[in-house]
Amino acid sequence: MTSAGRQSWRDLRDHIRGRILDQTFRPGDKLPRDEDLAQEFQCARTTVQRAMQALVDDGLVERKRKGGTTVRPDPVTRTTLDIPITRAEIEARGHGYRHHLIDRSTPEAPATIAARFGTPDPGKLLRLRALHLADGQPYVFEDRWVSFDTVPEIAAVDFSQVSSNEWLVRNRPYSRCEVQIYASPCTADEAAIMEVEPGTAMLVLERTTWLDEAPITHVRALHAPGYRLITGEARPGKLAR
Amino acid sequence: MTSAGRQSWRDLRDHIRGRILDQTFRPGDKLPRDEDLAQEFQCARTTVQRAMQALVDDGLVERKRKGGTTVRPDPVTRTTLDIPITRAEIEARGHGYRHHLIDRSTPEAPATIAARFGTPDPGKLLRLRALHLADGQPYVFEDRWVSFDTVPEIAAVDFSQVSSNEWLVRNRPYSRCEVQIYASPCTADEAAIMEVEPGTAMLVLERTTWLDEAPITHVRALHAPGYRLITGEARPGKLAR
DNA sequence: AAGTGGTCTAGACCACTGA
DNA sequence: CAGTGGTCTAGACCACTTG
Repeated sequence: MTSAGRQSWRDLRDHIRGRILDQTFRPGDKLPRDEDLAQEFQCARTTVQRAMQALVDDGLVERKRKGGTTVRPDPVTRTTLDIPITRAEIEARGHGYRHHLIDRSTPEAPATIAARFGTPDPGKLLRLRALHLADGQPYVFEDRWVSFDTVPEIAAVDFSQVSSNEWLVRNRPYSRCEVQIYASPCTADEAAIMEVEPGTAMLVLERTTWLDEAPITHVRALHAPGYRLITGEARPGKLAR
Repeated sequence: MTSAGRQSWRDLRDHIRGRILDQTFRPGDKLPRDEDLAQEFQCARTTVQRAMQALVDDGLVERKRKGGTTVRPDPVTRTTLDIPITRAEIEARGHGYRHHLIDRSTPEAPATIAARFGTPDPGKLLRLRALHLADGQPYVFEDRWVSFDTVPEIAAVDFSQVSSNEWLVRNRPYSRCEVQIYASPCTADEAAIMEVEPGTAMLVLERTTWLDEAPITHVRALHAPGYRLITGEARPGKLAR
């Protein structure tokens, strides 16, 4: 049971993870106190902390003061999803990027949009509809609403030059983001824009972002058939684990 | 520019994040060395490390030894996606759960599955097709392949009692997981099982898991129309941030 | 070769939270 | 109120990476 002479929080993390994988520790079980683990592994408690923090991030264990560390009783498959700027994504695939502003208006905010922002009155909104193309083929159609109150500068931006997607991500980072992903049949309007048959199965990503409770933008992005979201691989910018 | 008397790595993280948000630090910019920040903030370098680690996890900055800390030049929208066990998900919505094993076989592994596992020969595989129902309505149809080599016990499990989904997640956690998400029109076969019209837009989640290079399972899960994947909100089991 | 982040230690005190 | 995790410190050494 005991182990000797290890080093690095990674080793400890892997050891504990191994004990969870091989069922030595089962869901709901309580793990030893940090201090006992530190003694067992001949390391400082800080190192145990570091290992535990990684396990918490992975969703494998839960920790509570006084309550100790327990294996999560409800296993989940946890992955990280990175959604790049559409232009960068297309160029990374080696395709030529182009985008096209379809229209720009300031209509009344529909109730659905207000609901997404979580406020009864989201204030005055700018609506932008745009198409991103990869090698001239429709790639993503986005229907976006931007808050004038939170992002007043938006009025002066020329979106025939920069896409609203890119401008916002680069200039107005968010503090909170909610994403919804679903499949939806293409409407006639959308089909005409995306150059597909009406009713075609499309992957839709809806993103809503806030800066400290203040709504920034809500966007519904329709992806061309064949598009796949991929998660879980190498995570650049993340600590090697 | 300087700030005094702060405390906690969270404050430092928020401060830096604020400087990135308000464009004091722009994408590609280099941040001060840890030691300088530590001095500026009157804290130990360890505390700076902790704050930086959080920013790396959030995808806001990159760090390299000798290269220093830089603001990521390619902003991404990073979210965490938790995929629960289907039974738990249905019950959490207040619906009654039932599942139904459609068939169980041991066919030759198609090339597509081998490719997903990343090995020319994934060994002998068990194929399971099952339907999960919420209040008697088709909810998820899963088409699963399980490696006999990696999971020999699978042969003895009675999947009319426990779903393969739940059995695997509970008994055979993985060390690596890759997820692909896309929209797909329902085939005639699938339509009959899911009780929808052929061609209906369905959200598909494909998951492949390994235990240290050894393939465990690959599953293609078709979700009923209306299903939405939601990310980004409260993350139980994750450090409060 | 030198600079910068990565990790570790030993000890201290704080902040929850369960008994 | 007592036990356990959370955070912080000051200092040390290591490991990468760039000039």
